[in-house]
Amino acid sequence: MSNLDLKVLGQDEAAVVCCSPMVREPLGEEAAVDLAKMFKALSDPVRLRLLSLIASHEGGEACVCDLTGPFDVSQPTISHHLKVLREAGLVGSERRGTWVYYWVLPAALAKLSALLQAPAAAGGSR
Amino acid sequence: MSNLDLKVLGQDEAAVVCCSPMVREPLGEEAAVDLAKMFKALSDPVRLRLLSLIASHEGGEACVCDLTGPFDVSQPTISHHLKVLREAGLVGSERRGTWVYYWVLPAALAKLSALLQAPAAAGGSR
DNA sequence: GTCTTGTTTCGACAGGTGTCGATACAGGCG
DNA sequence: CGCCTGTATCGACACCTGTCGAAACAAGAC
Repeated sequence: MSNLDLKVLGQDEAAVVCCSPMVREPLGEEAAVDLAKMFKALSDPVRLRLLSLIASHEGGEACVCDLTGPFDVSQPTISHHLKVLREAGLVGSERRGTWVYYWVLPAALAKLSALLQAPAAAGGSR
Repeated sequence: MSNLDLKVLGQDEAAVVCCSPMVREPLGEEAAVDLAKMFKALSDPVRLRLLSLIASHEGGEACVCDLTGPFDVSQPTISHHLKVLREAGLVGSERRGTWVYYWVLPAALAKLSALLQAPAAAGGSR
């Protein structure tokens, strides 16, 4: 037996924090339902930009007041999108005095990123 | 081939293929629209499982006939989902004789994976 | 207390999405 | 040729989603 369970996954180890790449083995049904919710949260241009605005903001967090400016949509709509991101587990939020701050949850992004990792070298594409 | 293409890259290298992580700088509007389409294609459990079934299938490709079995939905619905994945640029397809084969396009997955890469170490969470 | 500003929730509406059965198309086989 | 099997398209339906304006809530300033 020795290294029976050893599984080679050396450099993918980090990915294994939660999920191995989806290209390695078929996704289970429940896992797919779960992951689909996260991807759905990312499936809107406004939310993608919100997420990247928050993540790239100084200090890693941004107040809602920083986020309404760059968009053409109304402020309630921004609030709605932030709620979607929050409920998908992609960002956290907290009220501090007058303002509400949002920050990304890196583990969630890392999880999705790992899942999508393609064995580009191995695949040889086609 | 030796290890010409071998490149350990996995991480940063793949990122550079197209996009740096979204956490580094705000996403442009057009880029966001484009990426949102890909994520939307991933935002359905059936499509996620389809993609992972195709990717993990022997030879890196699968015939539609291999893909209808594992699901509770009808064959036209599978066909519809495959079309969505194809139009999002996530898979390619080709008819060979009687059967139609699908394979994943690794570059597309790598692009999304790189985009989501969080500087976990730097972020310090929170 | 009242007022003001920042944020969320509510209701409503147009448009998009997942699913189905029925049907059409493509290609091999007799 | 006609038939059979694998796959895609069509039309219809219930449901979900993004957006808005109006209103409610939260916290500080006066």
